[in-house]
This record gives sequence, structure tokens and C-alpha cells, in this order.
Amino acid sequence: MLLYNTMTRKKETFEPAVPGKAGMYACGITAYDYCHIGHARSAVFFDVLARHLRLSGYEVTFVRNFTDVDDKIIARANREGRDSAEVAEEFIRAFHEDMDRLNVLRADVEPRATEYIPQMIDLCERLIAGGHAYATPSGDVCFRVRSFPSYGKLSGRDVDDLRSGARVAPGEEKEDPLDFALWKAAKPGEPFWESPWGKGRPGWHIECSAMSEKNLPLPLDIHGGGQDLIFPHHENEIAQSEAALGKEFARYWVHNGFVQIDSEKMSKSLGNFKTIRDMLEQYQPEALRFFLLGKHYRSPIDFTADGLDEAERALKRVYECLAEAHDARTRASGKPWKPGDLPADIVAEFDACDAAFRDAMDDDCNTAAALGHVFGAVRLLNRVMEDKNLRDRDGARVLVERFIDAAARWSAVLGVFGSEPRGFLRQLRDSRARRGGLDAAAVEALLAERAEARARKDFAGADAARDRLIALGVEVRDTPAGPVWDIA
RNA sequence: GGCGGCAUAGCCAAGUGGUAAGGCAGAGGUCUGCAAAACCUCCAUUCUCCAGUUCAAAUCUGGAUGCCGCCUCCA
Repeated sequence: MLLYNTMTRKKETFEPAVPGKAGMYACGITAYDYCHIGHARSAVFFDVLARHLRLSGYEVTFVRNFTDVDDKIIARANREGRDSAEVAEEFIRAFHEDMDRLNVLRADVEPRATEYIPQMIDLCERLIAGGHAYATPSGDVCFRVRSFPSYGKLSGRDVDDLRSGARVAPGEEKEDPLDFALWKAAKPGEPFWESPWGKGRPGWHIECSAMSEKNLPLPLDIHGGGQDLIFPHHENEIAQSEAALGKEFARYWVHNGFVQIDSEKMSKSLGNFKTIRDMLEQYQPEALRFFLLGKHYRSPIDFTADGLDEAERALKRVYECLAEAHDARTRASGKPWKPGDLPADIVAEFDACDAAFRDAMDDDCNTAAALGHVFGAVRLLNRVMEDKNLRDRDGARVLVERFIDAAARWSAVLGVFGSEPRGFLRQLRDSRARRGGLDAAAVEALLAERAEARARKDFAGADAARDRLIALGVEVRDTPAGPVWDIA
């Protein structure tokens, strides 16, 4: 497959270090608050990438870490009079709850920074021994950026340009303003670990270097995260790991784009973020996931209510079709299919959609294009099911089976379309009804009134009931199995 | 100031040299007691603008304009 590599700024053919195996490391969250939609996008994308690689035959080892010791966690713990480990634990649990709902699979290894303190200390010592780091009088350990000549290669930065913007804060003990902390001396009230430099705790960047080194063979095949991690986080990881190891740290650097609100980055610092759990009170998790997959992962995506509503409608179209397909298959057990194949061009068109789906995923995980091909298949199946001359043929049965089978494969990669269709449609309707503040009792009463009128062939009365339902935003659909209702 | 990204119909959006996927909305039709869903047809001679390369450009090059991101914690 092709994968865009931030290092080379090009799509490249993905060739792991060991053929058939793929080691993936994605930077996870700092556990100090509930996750927002931006975290969801990153998690959903790397989940899809891991799923796609697996289904393409790679033996994938996916590592996603938790940062469970950090300034922000400590700040929150102190503010709430709690232990920082307890705070981290709470939000790691919340992360798992949110991700489970979004159908993001657990990573194979989910290391926490505090479990790797000895490895981080060891890495610091190796860097000091190699002349790439130094301890300061107060017990910090800093990376000597100037000792690593290719610093800036990932983010396209020039050390001299960076220097003009950097400044040394008064009282800092860095040799150079560009140098960054690998290990921080503990301040009063902070969690700490014993180290050769006294009581302290790890800096952020060293965590990922240590955790990736211990959990995956280096070089990593894929290292990823949000685009904001390119600089300085990933640049610093490269410097640390490559300076310590003397070899390449990661082969493919993959970064997802941001979620925006009103064309501005959604972030905690801007205060314009929406948490996953807040959104899931209003929308089905699958609608959010579908929405995120509707745009290419490297482009920014604007998060809007309209966008989610559209995702719901699109999802509904696919599930209506899946429900039809399931019904057709079930009905077939009681009613024999007639002999006869479908026209060859219809079968060929289905094959083309299925192949195009895979090609799109192979092309840098182009989920938006892949979804387009799902709709191609949906329309094709609807057309056959609609055609009185075709729908009872044995060839139609075969197509229905193949469609259901293909949908299961698409679902396995994308993590959507995998629910039981009728159940999903009911949940979708109910969540939309709840969002619209619909009076369920009033709807039920009008539905009953209309059913009675229809039974009497009192169509004027039935239409009057329908009009009042429409006024409530409800539309009624008469099916062979009886009337069903939905939100217009 | 330094570095980078993006600009496609009313809206969302795919598309890295060969003549504009898909979804939503809209118009007409089939079906239906009426509807809805579904299906069929239509809906960008054109891809922010200007130059250039090429037989051929939304796609490559240069320039302009606009929006966004990184350079400080951040998915």
C-alpha cells in the first residue's frame, strides 16, 4: 500500500523492515482530562490503519502509550487535592470507555510512562555517555540539540532559524536555548523517582523513545500521531533515539490532520473543544465515526452539527440497504429463488466497487474515496432489489450474499456498518427523536389513530393524522410488515 | 519573522498529466389510496485568480489573493 511519509513529504510504498510484519507506535493521550473529538479522530484513524494492515495480511503489533506523569496531570491532582496517579487512572479509564463506544480496538500494548522509568533513566545515561546530553546542577538532564546534526529533518526546520525564536528563561541552566529536558528534577509536591541525578521525573519526549524501544523492534515501521506532534515531540524523539542507537528510529512517519471548529483548531488551549462523551449524548457513536472517516485523514475536518446530521443520513442509506439485503436472504428460506443469473455487467460492476474499495484503502488509507465505493455498491444492490425481473433470480441471491459478505469486510476495516441493521436504524431514529425533543406518547397516539382510520379505509382521516405527524417532524412509511415511522 | 498545508457545484467531499467519484439538498419521472423509501433522468464545458510547461493540467512550474497549522502544552 501507499502511505504518506511526513519525513519525505511523499506517498511511498509501505515496506516494513521485516516483510509481513508491521510495528506501529502511536502517541496516545496525556491522561488529565476527557478526550475531545480531535483525540477521537486520531484514535479512529490509527485504528483504521492497523485494521487495514492486518486485513491486508500483515502481522501488526500496535503500541499506543499513555502519558500518566506530566505537568498537567500534576496540576489537576494538586488542584483537586488528589494523587496524580489516581487522576491518570481516572482518565485512562474514561479513554477506554470512549474508545470502546467508538469501536476503536485496543492496541496490542498500551504502556504507561510510569512503568518505564528505569528504561528512561537508562536512555538518559546512554545519551550522557555519548555526549548528547548533560545533567545540570539542579538535577535536570537536557538533550544537547547541537550534538545531533540532522535535528529538524522531520519538521523541515533549521536549527539556526529555531534559535532566533527561542529564548533562555532567566535562571535556566541550559547550554543552549534549543536544548530540551529529558529528565526534570522534582519540585515540592510532585511525584518523583530516584535517579542518578536525584529525585525527579521524566520529560515528555523521552517517554515515547523508551516505550517504543522496549515494546517494538527498531526501527519502528510506523510512528504516528496528530500533526501538532511533529514539532517538537517527534523531532525530539528522533534526536533522542537516533543519537542513542546510532540508527534510524522510524521508517514511516504518519500524522493525522486536526478537527476544527469554525475553521479553527479544536484544542484545550483554545477552549473550543467538544468532548467525545458530550457528543455521544446526542449522536450515535457510529455517526461520529462515519463523520470522521468522510474526509481524508491528513486534511483538516470542520466539526459541525450539519456534518454529523449528514453522516447520519448517509449511514441510514447504507443500513436501509443492508436491512433489505438481510430481509431478502431470510425471506429466501421460505420462498425458492428462480433459476437464472444476473446480467454480467451488474456482477462486474459489483466486483469493480469491491476492488475500488480496497484500492482506495491501499492509497494512503483514503477512507473518503472508499466510502464512495460503498455507496456505489449500495445503489447497485438497490437497483437489483427494485427490479421485478431480477430480484427473484438465483443470481440476485448470490449478489445479496456477496453484498452482505463485502459489507462485513468493509466494516472490519472501517469500524462502521457492523451493527445489526434494523436495530441500528431504530437506535438512530430514537436518538434523533430525543435530540428533537419529540413527544413519544403523542407520536404513538397519532400512529394508532392513523392505523384505525386506514383499517376503516377512511383515508381522509388517515391523512389528517399523517399531517399532524408531519407537523411533529415525523414521517410514516407503510411497509408490507406494517407502518413504521422515522424522523423526517 | 521562519517553516508547512489547503482553496473542487447550494453544502460536505474524492480526485498528482488524459478530459470532474460519492453523499446531502434541489427539479422531473416510476412505484404508492396518499406518502415515504427505493429506482431512473437532470443538476460544475469546469476545479480561487493570472501567467507558463505540455499534444493534453483540477492535477506540474512561477506569481497573486484568501484561509489554516507549526515554531510554547496540545491528537
